[in-house]
Amino acid sequence: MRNFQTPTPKPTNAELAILRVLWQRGPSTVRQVQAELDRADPTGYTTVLKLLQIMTEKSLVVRDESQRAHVYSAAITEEGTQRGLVRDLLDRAFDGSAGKLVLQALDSRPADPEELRQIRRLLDRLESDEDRGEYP
Amino acid sequence: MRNFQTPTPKPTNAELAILRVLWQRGPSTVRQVQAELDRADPTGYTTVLKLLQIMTEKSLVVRDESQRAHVYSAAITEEGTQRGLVRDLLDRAFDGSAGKLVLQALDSRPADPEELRQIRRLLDRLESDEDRGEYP
DNA sequence: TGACAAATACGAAACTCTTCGTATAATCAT
DNA sequence: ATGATTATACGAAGAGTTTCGTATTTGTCA
Repeated sequence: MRNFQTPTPKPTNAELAILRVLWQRGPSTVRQVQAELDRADPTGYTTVLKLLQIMTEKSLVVRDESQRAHVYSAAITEEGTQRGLVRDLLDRAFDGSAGKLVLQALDSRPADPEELRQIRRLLDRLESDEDRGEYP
Repeated sequence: MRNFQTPTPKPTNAELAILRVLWQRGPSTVRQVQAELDRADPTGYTTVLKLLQIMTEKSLVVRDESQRAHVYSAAITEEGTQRGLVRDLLDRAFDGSAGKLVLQALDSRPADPEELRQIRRLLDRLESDEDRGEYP
């Protein structure tokens, strides 16, 4: 049976920083996450521990307690989280218009050439869909 | 002389909602802003007033006190704010990669055909710049 | 076993954000 | 002028986030 509870909430800032470590490193102990965060920005051990405990309650991560040092894994995907954050920003600041956001993003940061090609392919798809009526 | 103080901080959620009203309506009284916010989401008068006072201190808005009912205007542009928010999201969730964000955005929300063309033009520019070394 | 090391659990402080009640001041009509 | 109305000013409560100190538990090894 699947998990049809309230959808996982939007991660806070500190939670997102932790998720990024988990996405990058894979399942990790508190110590490992803390070491990683600490280099970018000094962060205490119990701070990370507490956050991971809260995130476990929120089902943002899952905890494997079979070892003494619990091992945490992200319970939500990077793509899904990114999608949620983008949608949120779209609604809060761009009137829901993806186009405006895209233009701002491309304008303000160099994008990888391969990604540019990928975007172009997506545009091709979107523009042809549009001709034949969005939902054929 | 120009304004070289600490850069205006990132607006909070409620502040952004107010800014959007000001961008849309132009200079407005507290009452006008409140009326607009209230329809989307019931909001008390003094709540809006307090926020506008705080935003004045932060220099997110400017206040014209020449009338009894003070008139507030956005002190930061919509585009600049959007740019800041996009950059922030880029750094917090996308490893700074604009490409990933763009793909997510286009994937998750329909974009206006005119905007799609605009994006394509921007891509053209970006891809040719790239050939000749980014900064000719 | 007993002491040391290293982990988790818990609670509360410090901050920020948001909301709102109440006090005070300005304006207007009678 | 006085009272009714409508505005601003101010402070503080309540919620959420982040940080950290301290207590407790678990495991190791001499």
